[in-house]
Amino acid sequence: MKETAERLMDLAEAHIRNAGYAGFSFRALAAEIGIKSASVHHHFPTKATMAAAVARRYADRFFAAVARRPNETADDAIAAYRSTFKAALDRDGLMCLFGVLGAEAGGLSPEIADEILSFFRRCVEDLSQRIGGPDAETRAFQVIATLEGGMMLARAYQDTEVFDQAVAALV
Amino acid sequence: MKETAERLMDLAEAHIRNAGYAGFSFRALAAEIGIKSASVHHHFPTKATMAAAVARRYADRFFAAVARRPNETADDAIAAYRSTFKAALDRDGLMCLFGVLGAEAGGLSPEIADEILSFFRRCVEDLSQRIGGPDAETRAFQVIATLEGGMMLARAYQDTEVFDQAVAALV
DNA sequence: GTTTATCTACCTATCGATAGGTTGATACGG
DNA sequence: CCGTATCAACCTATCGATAGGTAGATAAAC
Repeated sequence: MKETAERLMDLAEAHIRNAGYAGFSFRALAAEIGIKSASVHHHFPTKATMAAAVARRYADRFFAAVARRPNETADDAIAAYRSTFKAALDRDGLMCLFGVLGAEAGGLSPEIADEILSFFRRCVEDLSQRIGGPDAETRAFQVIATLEGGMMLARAYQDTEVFDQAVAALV
Repeated sequence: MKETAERLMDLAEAHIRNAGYAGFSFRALAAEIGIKSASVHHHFPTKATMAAAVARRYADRFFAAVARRPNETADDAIAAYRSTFKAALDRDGLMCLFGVLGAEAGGLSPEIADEILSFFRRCVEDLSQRIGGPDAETRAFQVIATLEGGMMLARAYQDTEVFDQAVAALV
């Protein structure tokens, strides 16, 4: 059996990616794995701390997945990001964690806002470095924006095909 | 003085665009205009009803603004959407209402989810009709996705310049 | 015997929502 | 002109539910 903290993070991630930061509560997570809400505080002192931890784990997994894909050319790099986003949408049927949190960033604690910013900075830095050339950063922003927006549209339509249409022109 | 219902909607819209659906409460809105939370129910029976009303008003204003811009060519049409998004970001410094709601759509009532879907459908329909050609719809999805994603990125960075970079390639 | 994980049992704050009453303006009937 | 009925707008007071969080006890593991 997976460790409790890990299972709590799994559930919290799913809830956030489905309904945002307000979409989960300690009580709900606890009930889903059969413990009491007070016990969740043993693993994560506050809700914001927990969300930040979930964000870090998500980012680590995301960049590991990107790194596992071919990245010889600039097109490879863009394709790597695109297929990583697509895999997240297909596998879980959920939004990108940072797409959700970024949209409601104005209401989140600085602790979480920092994680959001650092994720996107890392995306743009990595991607523009792999794209290269004078307009690399601009192109990187465009790619990330299209992927995040495409994912949001696919969720609104509840149709993953919409994502494919939105990002078709990227590579 | 503006009517109370109008002022409530103004405030609700600002809160949603800043922090999502959970980012406003009847109490907070009421306090901001100096009435009691119970009185808000006189104007909007439920929170979901109010959010749906705010969404409809936002959509109406949005499409009116788009329609006011030049739309001779396909490029005009894309530029019209881009500048309408850009104006919303510059004027208010806030997200697109539907970008926020779409991201957390999984946790919203069907009443609101319907408004979200109908907004994006209307965007894509209008835009692809004005673009024309065989790949018009695919292109429309791409444009909307990039605009929404670009707006989200600009908010995460707290830098409107990021929006311009993300959408630079659109026209 | 200390640490780890969980419990019971709370607390305070806030949420959306409801019931029932007050006020003041408007409209109507005699 | 006066009385009456109606209505919108807001009030006070309260509801039950839920939120995040805390304190202290318990039981097992190392």
